[in-house]
Amino acid sequence: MTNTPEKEHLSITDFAELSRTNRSTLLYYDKIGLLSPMTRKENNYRYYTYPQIYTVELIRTCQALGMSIDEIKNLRNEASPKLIDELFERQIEQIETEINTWISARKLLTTLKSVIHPMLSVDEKAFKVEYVPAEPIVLGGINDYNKCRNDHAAYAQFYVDSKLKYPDLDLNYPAWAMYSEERIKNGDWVWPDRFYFFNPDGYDKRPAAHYAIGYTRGGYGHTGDLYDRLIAYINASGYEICGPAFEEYPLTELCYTSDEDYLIRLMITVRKK
Amino acid sequence: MTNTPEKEHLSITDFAELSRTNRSTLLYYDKIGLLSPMTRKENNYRYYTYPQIYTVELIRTCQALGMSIDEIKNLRNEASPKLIDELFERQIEQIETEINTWISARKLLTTLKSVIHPMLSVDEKAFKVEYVPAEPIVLGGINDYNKCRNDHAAYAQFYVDSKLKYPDLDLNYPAWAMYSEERIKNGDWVWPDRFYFFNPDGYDKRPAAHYAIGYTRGGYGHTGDLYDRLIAYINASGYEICGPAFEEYPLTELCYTSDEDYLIRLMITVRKK
DNA sequence: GACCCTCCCCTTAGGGGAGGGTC
DNA sequence: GACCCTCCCCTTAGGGGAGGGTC
Repeated sequence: MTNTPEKEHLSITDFAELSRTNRSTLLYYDKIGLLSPMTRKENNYRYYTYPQIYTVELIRTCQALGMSIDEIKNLRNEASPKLIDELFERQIEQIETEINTWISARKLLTTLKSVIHPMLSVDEKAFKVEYVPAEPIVLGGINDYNKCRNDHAAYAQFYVDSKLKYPDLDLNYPAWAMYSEERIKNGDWVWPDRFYFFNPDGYDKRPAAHYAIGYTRGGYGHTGDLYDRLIAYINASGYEICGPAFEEYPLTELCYTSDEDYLIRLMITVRKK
Repeated sequence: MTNTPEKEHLSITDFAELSRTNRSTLLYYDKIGLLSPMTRKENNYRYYTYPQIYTVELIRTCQALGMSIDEIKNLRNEASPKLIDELFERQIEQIETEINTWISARKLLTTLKSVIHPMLSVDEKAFKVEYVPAEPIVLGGINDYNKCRNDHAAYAQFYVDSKLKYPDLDLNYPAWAMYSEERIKNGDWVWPDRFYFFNPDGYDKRPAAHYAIGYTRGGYGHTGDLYDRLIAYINASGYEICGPAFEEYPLTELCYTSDEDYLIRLMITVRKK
């Protein structure tokens, strides 16, 4: 052989196939100066050499490590074992962040599923008393309606406060409303005492207790006569109220196009009279 | 109050603050029809209502689940508990894929670190014989230089074959070269017999054995007289060759800007004579 | 003076043409 | 006929102005 094999030139299509790359990608790499063909003939065609596949592999590996094209370009211009060692320290942090982000997403999804799924077959008409085990929640402070002009503003405040108190907590969990025992007994359920996130990482609890549970449909805050009816049911069944009430929207906003037919679940803490 | 509080209108800046969103984001959501202000006054100003914060929260939650803006828009137009249930099935798959991708990235990074780091303090001049435990690798078939015109082409073929054989394997690990015992003894180390990936998920092994180990610097395939010198060292030390040789580039392409000063490690299987 | 509006340009990493020359 | 070239337009999810009207 007169030509050493390493010097043989490959057209862009051949090189793309050899390096399992798209032609467009090679054109792009040439344009930004990340990987240019070894030579251009008089016809202006691009010709690559065999060893240039290792550069393609290198780019691919860097991308697999989560680096941007710009970072890879910089690396190509100025690389050394020590720089790589440092770069790896930064890269591992970025990767850990990504992993944690997606693990949070999975947890959120699992939680939402566990809340929504049972509602597909629930009997919305029936009232009942049931023992419900404790569930972790993130409980907000008592809403201050002197500062917040309405319950929506109090809700927004609850988000801000929670973020301050638990900066690392994912706040994408469903936020629901709590009414104190006194408020329920006084028939004053216009605006809730507190909000809470139904969040598996919460340090607070929706307590384990017997709850009288009823459902209705309505917009947010429009529970109609559900409170009256459920309280009547409690009394008629030989129970009495002995703790707070939880007003929940288990189908979350995800399940509706209209705002007016939310499924509302009311849970009032009770005991046998 | 004559106005019910829910109907109060909020300017775009106020609403952005309440919903902890960027103004630009709200402009964008309005433009694409994902979330438009409840009213526009004569001055053409955007006015939002309090309950619209729940839509912002909803969008944020969907994004946290990895959904695109387009998917969220579609969801808003046509949502139901059953559709959500199905959507969640697809979404969990996407999330699992993301998690696996980043866990692979972490594994790759950890492996590269473990290969590169010891090289920062190695004595490149010294030859030695050392027991090296087995390491998992992905071993390619015997290179066919009738089909592949040179070692680079064989290397590309090795990638394709490995992908076919192990479709799920990450091929971004360093690929190195193996020479059979016969080839080494015949002094024929121009082109390697096989390639292999240094991959912790490989089912093959670089065997546990005593290896004579030496280093040099050079471009790929330009090992100079390293083979001759290391074999001389083996003989002089009372050892003999009893297995394959492994030619490795432990600093990987990542650590260089030039192709000409790669660190090459040669490991030849030996035993006491 | 602070706030609002509507353009308009910019970012990542390429992918997919159209129109015209080359093997 | 198959391959190559250089434009040029397109995609995500907004961010950041400029220039001109409004509270």
